[in-house]
Amino acid sequence: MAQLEERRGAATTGRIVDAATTLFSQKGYHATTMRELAAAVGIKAASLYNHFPGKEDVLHRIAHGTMAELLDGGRAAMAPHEAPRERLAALIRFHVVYHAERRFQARIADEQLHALGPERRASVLEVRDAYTGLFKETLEAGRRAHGWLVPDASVLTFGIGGMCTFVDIWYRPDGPLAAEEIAAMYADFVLRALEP
Amino acid sequence: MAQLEERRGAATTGRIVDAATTLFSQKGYHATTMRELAAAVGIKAASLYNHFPGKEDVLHRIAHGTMAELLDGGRAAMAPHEAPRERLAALIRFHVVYHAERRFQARIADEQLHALGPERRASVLEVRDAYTGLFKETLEAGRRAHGWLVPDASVLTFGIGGMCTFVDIWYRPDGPLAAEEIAAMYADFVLRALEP
DNA sequence: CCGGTCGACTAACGCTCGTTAGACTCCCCG
DNA sequence: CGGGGAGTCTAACGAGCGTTAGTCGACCGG
Repeated sequence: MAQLEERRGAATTGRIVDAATTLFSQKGYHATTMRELAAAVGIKAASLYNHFPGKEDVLHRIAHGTMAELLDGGRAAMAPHEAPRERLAALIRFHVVYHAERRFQARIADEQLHALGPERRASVLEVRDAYTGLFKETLEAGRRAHGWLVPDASVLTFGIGGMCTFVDIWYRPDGPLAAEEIAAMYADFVLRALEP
Repeated sequence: MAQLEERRGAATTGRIVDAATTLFSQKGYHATTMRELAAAVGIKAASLYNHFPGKEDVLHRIAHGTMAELLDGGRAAMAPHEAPRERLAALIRFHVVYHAERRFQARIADEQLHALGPERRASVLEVRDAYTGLFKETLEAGRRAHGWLVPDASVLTFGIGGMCTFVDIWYRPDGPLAAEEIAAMYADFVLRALEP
């Protein structure tokens, strides 16, 4: 039954999500039309409605799915480590690599949320706040355990987050540095600034 | 003559720019309609065309003007200082304070450029690249003069820029910290990480 | 081999968009 | 006090939007 669905229509649904990810991230949600999205998939606009109730649902699927991946991936990256230093470094590295390699998704989840209605936006922000909490909690743990210089955990979370998220804007896969190299640079940079 | 123009129509032009700054930054360029913009100013949509040739010109005026202000302000902030340490700290503080206090403008110049046509976008990016260059040159000067840990000046410029720009997303004027306090935190953070 | 469902299609609806045309009002300059 | 231009308005245009209705073919389970 599940295999059946995958064989018939779910493959098209996935191609819609992929095409929408590219279009939304490069032109923006409002500037992308359903006819454009359909053409990128190779179908007609009306057929999109066999897969999604409406345009906004496509955006919500991408944004919410991306945030959920970030939260799960961030937790998984930190899990093997105990000390705040290694936990924060792992979290930063995961964040940077994800924002480099999945930068189209990441940009949608960051920039296009304003196009969602209140309830859908709230459902994405809920996951995002949980993810942001990973950074904040780790910073506070480091301050308690090792005297990290954290004058304000929220401000520093935003700062580190901004630095590492911005990667999704400027990173190019054919650039001179691999995502992991950039990730390591930022993790080192942050830890140097934090540790007394 | 100039005073005359200011008295008659230029005041309305300024109110259009102000209203568009709010609307574009909060809803996005494409989601803002000319009728909405006109209503915010207190006129009808057709009257906007007495002040701007078209919608895109309003966006370009805001984006280009903001970038020009950043470039001029950044140069002015650095000018009094000689040493890379003070020059970078002054640049960061200016950048953060500007992005906090003029966050609506700043967000437009950062996020809505994709809505501009190629030539208009290029004219904004030209100014932006010059501004980014201020950071990069200062980082390299610090590396040469004081052995700052700058493994890659471009990556670090993007990182510092992302950290300090993101302020325009989360800063609230009625929040617990003044813009100058946040600016000082970030300048200290960056210099701690850079200095050997 | 047949019935049903899934997913594609064509056609079109109602609406709103950015923009234009043209007339009117008001105020400054001579 | 009269002429002119700047700035507003109403009205409307054509285009394109998201979405819906209804039809048809193809494939899978029984």
